[in-house]
Amino acid sequence: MTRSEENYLKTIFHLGGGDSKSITTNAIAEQMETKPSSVTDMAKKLSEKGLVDYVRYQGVSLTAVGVKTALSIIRKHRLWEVFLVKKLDFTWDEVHEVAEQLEHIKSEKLVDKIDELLDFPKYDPHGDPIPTKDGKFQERDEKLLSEMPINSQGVCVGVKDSSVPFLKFLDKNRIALGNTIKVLDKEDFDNSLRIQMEGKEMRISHQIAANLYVKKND
Amino acid sequence: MTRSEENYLKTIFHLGGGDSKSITTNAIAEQMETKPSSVTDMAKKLSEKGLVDYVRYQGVSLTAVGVKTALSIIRKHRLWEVFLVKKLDFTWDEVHEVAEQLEHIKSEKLVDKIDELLDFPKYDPHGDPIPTKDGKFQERDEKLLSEMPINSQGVCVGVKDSSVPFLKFLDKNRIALGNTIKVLDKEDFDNSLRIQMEGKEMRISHQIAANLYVKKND
DNA sequence: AATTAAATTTAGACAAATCTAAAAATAGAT
DNA sequence: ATCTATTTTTAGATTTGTCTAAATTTAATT
Repeated sequence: MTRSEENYLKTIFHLGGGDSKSITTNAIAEQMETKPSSVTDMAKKLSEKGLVDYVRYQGVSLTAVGVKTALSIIRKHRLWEVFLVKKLDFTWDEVHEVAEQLEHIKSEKLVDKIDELLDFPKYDPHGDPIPTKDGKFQERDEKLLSEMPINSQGVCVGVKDSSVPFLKFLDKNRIALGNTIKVLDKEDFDNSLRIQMEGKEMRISHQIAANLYVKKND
Repeated sequence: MTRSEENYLKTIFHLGGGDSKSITTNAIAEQMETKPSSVTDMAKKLSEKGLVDYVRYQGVSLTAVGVKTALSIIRKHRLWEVFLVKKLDFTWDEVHEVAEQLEHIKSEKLVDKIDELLDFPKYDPHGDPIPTKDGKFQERDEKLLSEMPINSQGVCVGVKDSSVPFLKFLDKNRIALGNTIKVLDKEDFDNSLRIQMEGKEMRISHQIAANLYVKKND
């Protein structure tokens, strides 16, 4: 399994190709910042290896083996992210790039030992769930802050957008995972929110609210 | 800097090409288990990049920049080895293969933080010195056990051969770095030694003694 | 149903890193 | 100093992953 193959599987999974849903070559190309023709080539290759189902002009979806492989890479990526933050004091906006490299290290023992060292974490620094060794996903009952009704409360558990600028913005505004959130009011005009976060009242734009996952109370 | 380029620099350094000594393409090819013609190609490439001095038919040696680059890779390799042993309970015969991968991860912060986490180790699990961040080497006053005179004493500080079989052999015979060693007698016939290790008397072959580094007392 | 726009694939090319086989240079022996 | 054996390089081919440009298929519209 080459690094490139692994990256394709990961991308296809992130685009939803794990649920036997067909992902177009265009969508994959855009996500990976490559050309559709390159995706076609790789689709054939992965298909030959039994990792994806590929029908010409119809896009690709992951086979069971493909899903398993993708999950193992995602597992590694997220475990390394936790390691970088918890053990090496990286900030959550610094970890992605390095984890992109570390996720390709081939050593089952290494991953398992890192998992153990971290005491088997369930979520990465951005709140994304870490698949278990046997490829199980811990789905979480979370919704976007922008979809929470007025007066509902919850805890901030993840980010949808984990780009560096967004993460830095959150840091600057003292918005962190684990914070309690209550929706006080919604502004019809621009969909901005008035919220209480850790007791402090603040106003946030729809853009922000639509990229924060909250676990609702009760 | 590609992974392949890094591996060539590392190999040339290990073959002594850091002291403006010319290393033959054949020697490099043999060490890397590749063909001399491939080495020639890479020699040209590295020469163009100013990392090696290359004269046709005369072999290659590292430039100052080449040495610095090689040392930074070796530094990473050895720090990762320490990490694997100290933090993840790998045995010293398991670390090389994984470190060969980890040494190519590109993140200065990552290396520095690993260094810090390990409290700035000076030697790797096989007793090889870890270059400092600015490329300095801590040479050690060590000699091979096979060259120690009768009745001399010392501490086992490193292995010359760090192959898996040799390391496993040492484990099985309770020979570890840090052990005290005294040479009791040498057998002229086969150059085998009678030694006292950690108070216990034992006999070892020349083959073994010629691959153990000892720091002599006084 | 025919036409057109968009998406997708094919064909052919390229760069990196490797190989084989043949040619060239070096070094050792007489 | 010449010859020969060895080492080293060159030339051309291969594989992987990518690209561009052209051709094909699909989907949308009328």
